[in-house]
Amino acid sequence: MTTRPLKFTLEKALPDAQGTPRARAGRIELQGSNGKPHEILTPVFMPVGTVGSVKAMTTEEVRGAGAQIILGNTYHLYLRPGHDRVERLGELQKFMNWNGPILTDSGGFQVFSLAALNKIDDQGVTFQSHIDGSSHRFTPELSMDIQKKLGSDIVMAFDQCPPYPAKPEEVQAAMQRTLRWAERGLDFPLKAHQARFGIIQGGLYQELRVQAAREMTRLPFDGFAIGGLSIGETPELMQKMAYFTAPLLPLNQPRYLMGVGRPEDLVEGVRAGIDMFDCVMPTRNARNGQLFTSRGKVNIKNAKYADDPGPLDPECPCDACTKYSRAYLRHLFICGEVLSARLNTLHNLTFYLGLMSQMRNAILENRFDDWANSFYIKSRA
RNA sequence: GGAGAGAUACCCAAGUGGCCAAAGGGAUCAGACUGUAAAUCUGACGGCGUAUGUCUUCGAAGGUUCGAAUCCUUCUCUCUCCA
Repeated sequence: MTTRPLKFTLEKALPDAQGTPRARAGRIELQGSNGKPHEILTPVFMPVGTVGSVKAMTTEEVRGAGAQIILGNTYHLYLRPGHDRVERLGELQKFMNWNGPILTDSGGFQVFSLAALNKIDDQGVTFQSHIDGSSHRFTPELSMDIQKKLGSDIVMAFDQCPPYPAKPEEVQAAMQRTLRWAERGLDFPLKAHQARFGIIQGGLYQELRVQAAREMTRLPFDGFAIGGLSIGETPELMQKMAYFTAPLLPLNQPRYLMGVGRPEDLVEGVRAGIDMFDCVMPTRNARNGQLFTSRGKVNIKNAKYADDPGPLDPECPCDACTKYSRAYLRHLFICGEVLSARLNTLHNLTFYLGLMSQMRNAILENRFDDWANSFYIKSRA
């Protein structure tokens, strides 16, 4: 085996009261395609660009907001425009004009979120397209092949995410299937620059998480993700399970909490020892008028902002905050203007990414707990 | 001047004797959104009340009826066509 496609350097890990290394700052180095290496400073939030677009943003704007890496989706890009076409057009990075690293989700989450359209067996998943109802079948091998052709830098193993709530037998079965699928995926050769992450399932059952982590971390992955959370359980349970699971993962490899979350979930995730996050929340909620600020959530459509000449978030450096008023942002939203989605998304991404950067600095400067305390005080003011 | 059509809640609009405080849109107000089937979805939307409820409404006034937004009479206003 030649050099690994991913190198993780743990710069700092702050111990908790029991001495367990928790909040971490690190650096991920990726080979990148075409000999263009990437570096990612962690903890990191990855904006979601499901169909090869972070909705409403150009990649320049996404970069400008502070994004280091973005996420694309196997299922969606397979259906449209097709992974072969993306490969022909120079792989996803070139296709969407993103000059940074890309992580692709495996389609596993769609098996869960589109469950009504799916039939799962040990070999794979048969599903109907949400677009035209046509029948398709995903296997771990096909998921790898699609992600290979998309040319992403981090390839997620094809997993099964059981719903919540689910019986322990079902969660265990999904967790074991995820393990078998992970092994099969590893047998499928990828491009040299592509790193692979395995996914820890196990729902809210600690013993299953322990077992999943033990088995999965035996496999030669470049990093590990905690999956199967934030699917309907309370945020408290989610945070608790993330806190429990994070230290089960190798200290010297990236840890990724999939699909999380709200700003406070990111803070608690970092506190737990997570390095990577992704979530549709900043982008989707932006389009729905919910903005995240240093002083908490702002529903910009609320009547109370109609005459508010002040900035959305006085601490935010983004264009939406420095060049426009709350009254104007509300007006744009009420009118359904495209610019509303653009400015709101720009802001939410800037806020999320700024949060991550603040957390990283706080960790490096040994003051994460203080920073977290002041974050909560401010956001509840 | 003649013939016809119409007036329903913030707006548009359904409803032609009881199941109507009145369909459906829109607007407005509020909420939700966690590996994106989401620029989506949910709720409220005459007044008061947490609510059973109760009070006031369908151009105006009067009438018929056990009961009227719905039927009758008069009036006011709007629109279309003909002169």
